Amino acid sequence: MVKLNAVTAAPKGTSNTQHALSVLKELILENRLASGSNHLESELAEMLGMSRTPIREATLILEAQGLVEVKPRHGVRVLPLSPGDMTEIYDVLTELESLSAELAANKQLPEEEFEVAERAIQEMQVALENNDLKAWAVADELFHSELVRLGGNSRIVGIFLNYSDQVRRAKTLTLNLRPKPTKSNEAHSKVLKAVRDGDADLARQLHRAHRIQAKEMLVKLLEDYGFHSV
Amino acid sequence: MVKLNAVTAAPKGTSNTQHALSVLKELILENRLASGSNHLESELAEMLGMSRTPIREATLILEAQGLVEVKPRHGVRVLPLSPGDMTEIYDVLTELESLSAELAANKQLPEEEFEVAERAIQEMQVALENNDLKAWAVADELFHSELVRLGGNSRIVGIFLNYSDQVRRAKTLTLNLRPKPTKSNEAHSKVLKAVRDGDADLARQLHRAHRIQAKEMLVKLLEDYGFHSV
DNA sequence: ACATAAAATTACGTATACATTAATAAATTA
DNA sequence: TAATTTATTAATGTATACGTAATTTTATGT
Repeated sequence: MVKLNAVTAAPKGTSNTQHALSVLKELILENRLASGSNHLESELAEMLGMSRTPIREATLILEAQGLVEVKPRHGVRVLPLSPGDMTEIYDVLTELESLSAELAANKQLPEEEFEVAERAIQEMQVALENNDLKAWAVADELFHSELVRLGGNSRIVGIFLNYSDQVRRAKTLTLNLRPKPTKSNEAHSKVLKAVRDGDADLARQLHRAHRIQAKEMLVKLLEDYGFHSV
Repeated sequence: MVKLNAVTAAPKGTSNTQHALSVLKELILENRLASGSNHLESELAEMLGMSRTPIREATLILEAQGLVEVKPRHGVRVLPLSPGDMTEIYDVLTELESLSAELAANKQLPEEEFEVAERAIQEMQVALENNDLKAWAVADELFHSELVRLGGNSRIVGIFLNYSDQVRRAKTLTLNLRPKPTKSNEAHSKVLKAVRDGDADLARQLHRAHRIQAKEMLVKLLEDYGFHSV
């Protein structure tokens, strides 16, 4: 068992439970705790340099968030994601983001509210020209989270953030395999325009189509490249 | 502080944490722990006859599920629901249930899969004739959960169950104030027929309309009767 | 009385101890 | 040897102890 250095940094003002939560989440999302692997409480406790109590609390929260499964005498298991799981999650995100687009369009938001989304689109454009897929993914994520934020439904924001986390492993893995996301950029612009124009139905419909396409692309990639679980 | 009898029954084979979780949830949903109220860990521990440890674990899970908020020196606070919160939750449920209807319709399910949903509709009919609103609500809930189950997306099922819990307080409270849900029954039948016929778009659209109407009715009720928080 | 400071209280966060029980290994028997 | 039972080990679930920090109370000075 490896003793962590980089991640075990001092827990500033936060509790050990919070610290364990963020460290464990990071380890999972960065694939440093392999999916499907089991980890005993005592192991994680030693790894993070704290007692089992905050580890237990953190893992229970992670379980409630759907990232791990706590199996009494087998440790916490990092939940793998199959293409089927990805389909489920993307289907949920598709609906909720599309609704967010609709809600945002209905709000007749002032121009300054679109600043971040606009910037995200520009960053995607630049990243695309530079062939910087990592930067593109960051900007893409920003655009989607902005859209959801503009919709103004805090429950959707919460679900979005949670699932974005869960999906990150798969996205990272397929980033270099996917075709250049040229059309994605156009789609985003159109959605944003519809939202700006207050055309709720169009915004919803455009975003839905965009999302469905993204889902099918990703799931196909996972299947084609034999990622039966991520 | 009251010592509970009925609910403190022995924790069979389950852990105290699980027991605390279900008891606390029940207390919250039945409004026996008033929304907005604060409860210290030690208080809940004494109430349920166990130490603080499993209470802490249970409240952390409840917090992750969105039912309470844990505020370090003020105890766990049962989250109140405003009409705005209800709108948010219903909007999410509307989308995800409608998608479930679509997914179910696309599956061409064998007739026996519709047994429970069919029974739910009949029970609603009977309950309506008997003016038994409580029974109607139970059957209504069953129908919706069946629809979601038939959609086959386990994430949606999870979200649905969680939000159904959260919304129960408000539903119970308004049950006797609402108009007789005659049209609801028709709507359910039509949705189920569309699902059976494999008409995904229609199923989706019908259910969406039904849901939006239910939302507007409930939110209006809450506002009209001055339930600014539940 | 009011504001401020000091002291006391108390709720929490965490480590630790320990009983319980599942998993594993060892031993026994057919 | 294979199957079954018994013993051993070890991970968990829970209670408890205790230091720490926030809150409340008391005391002090204006």
